[in-house]
Amino acid sequence: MLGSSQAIEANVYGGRVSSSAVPTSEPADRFERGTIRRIEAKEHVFCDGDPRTHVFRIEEGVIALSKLLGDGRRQIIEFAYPGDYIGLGTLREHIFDAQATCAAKVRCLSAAALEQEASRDASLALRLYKAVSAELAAARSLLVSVGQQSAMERLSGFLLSLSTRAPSESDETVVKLPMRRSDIADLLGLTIETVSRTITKLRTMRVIDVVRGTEVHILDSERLAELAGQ
Amino acid sequence: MLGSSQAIEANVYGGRVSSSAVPTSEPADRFERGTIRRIEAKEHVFCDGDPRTHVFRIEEGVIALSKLLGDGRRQIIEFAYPGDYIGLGTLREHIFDAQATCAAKVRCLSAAALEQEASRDASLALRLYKAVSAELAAARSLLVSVGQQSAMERLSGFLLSLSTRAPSESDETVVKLPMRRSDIADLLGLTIETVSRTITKLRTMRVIDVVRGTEVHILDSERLAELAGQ
DNA sequence: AACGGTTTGTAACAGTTTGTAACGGAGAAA
DNA sequence: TTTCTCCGTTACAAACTGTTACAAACCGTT
Repeated sequence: MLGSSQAIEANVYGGRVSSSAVPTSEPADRFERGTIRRIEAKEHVFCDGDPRTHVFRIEEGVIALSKLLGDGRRQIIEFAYPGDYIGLGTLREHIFDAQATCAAKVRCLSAAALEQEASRDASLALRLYKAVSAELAAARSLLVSVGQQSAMERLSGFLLSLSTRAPSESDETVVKLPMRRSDIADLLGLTIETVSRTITKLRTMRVIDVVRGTEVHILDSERLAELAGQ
Repeated sequence: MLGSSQAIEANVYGGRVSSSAVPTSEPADRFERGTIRRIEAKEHVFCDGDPRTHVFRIEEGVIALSKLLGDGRRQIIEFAYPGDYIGLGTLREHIFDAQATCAAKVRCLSAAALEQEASRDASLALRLYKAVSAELAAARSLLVSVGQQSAMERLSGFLLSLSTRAPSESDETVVKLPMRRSDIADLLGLTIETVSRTITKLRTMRVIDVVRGTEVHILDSERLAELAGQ
């Protein structure tokens, strides 16, 4: 995203349409050359309260940004997909956990160097501005869903947003869920059981089909869009 | 906020701690000199879908940023208070409504001029970056509340956030609510009735007192903080 | 192949929140 | 003053979601 000057489309449910598919036209600057770090499923990239030393770009897998409440409740703020950046912002410390939902790879960039460079380079600063603006739009979209929509609307919208990310081939789109039910529940402000019930309902309505729990076949994307609230 | 280089404190429930109290140390640049526009209660500053021609700084009153769903449901994204900016971002068109909850004044700044200047001036671009980062933090905080907290927790937290904004004098903080119950409900993802019932409960618990519907006296801020989930 | 642990699915029940409606007060308009 | 409207409060029933419990499926390991 930072590497592209394309218009950035905000997207519901935490993600953004990744620009990783669009080869960056700019010369690879120093911020494209950080070291790669492998992250196992459920491993943390950083924790709430950690000093914000690095910004990370997702290279592979999915990272969940989340806030943990004292009594164990958890809200996932967004899922970061390949091409997305996490750890942007101006605070000294992270205020969220960043945890891989599945095996992942991230590129580590020095936050201090990034900001120092941005204070001299207006175009880099503007890229930061645009990146955070896109995150803001995504967070607000999710807020609208969680604040106003029913469980069915939220889940339908979430599946739709995943399907736009996946390579939509033939009439029947297949989405591989790269996270657990509990992650989806914590993103949408629901419980695992409600997520499970709603998926079952979508299946009995023949809107989707689920194979081995993680492979969602979208049989009627039009109906799914209606259920998501247009 | 843009006018200050101070650290920006993110705040739950849509607002930010305004920097308007801190006199800007920088020379008044062109973006501090837009024309002032008076807004009546319930009047729109801009609407969802309008071309994004201006950025506005709140001078007086409160502006509610909100998204209207097809069937009338509404989610308020944030309340903007004096010193805050609305209309930032990189999209061509607004994707939210901006409506005054009470009589207000805003300063109008050309979006095109702002962005053109930012593409040359790294420090301005960084200020935009920081401003949007603060909005992002606020949006995420609200998301956590709406996604995970009970009606009582959300309302207590909202009242607390208002009290930190108000001049906290003696032992008994007084908060003047600059918006209607429906605005609070739409911010917190509740109904008017639930807001009303919860306020009544807080009153019978002698945590707050309400005078003429709009004046909230916080009698036991410690208890209120507990109810808000610490 | 068998085994534990994790994850998911299903069901009954409880609880909070909502929807609907009625009532009352404050303020504006006549 | 009277009337009207808007807003806030309260009550009751209903709906959705959460809670709890348990069974089934899946996974990696032994």
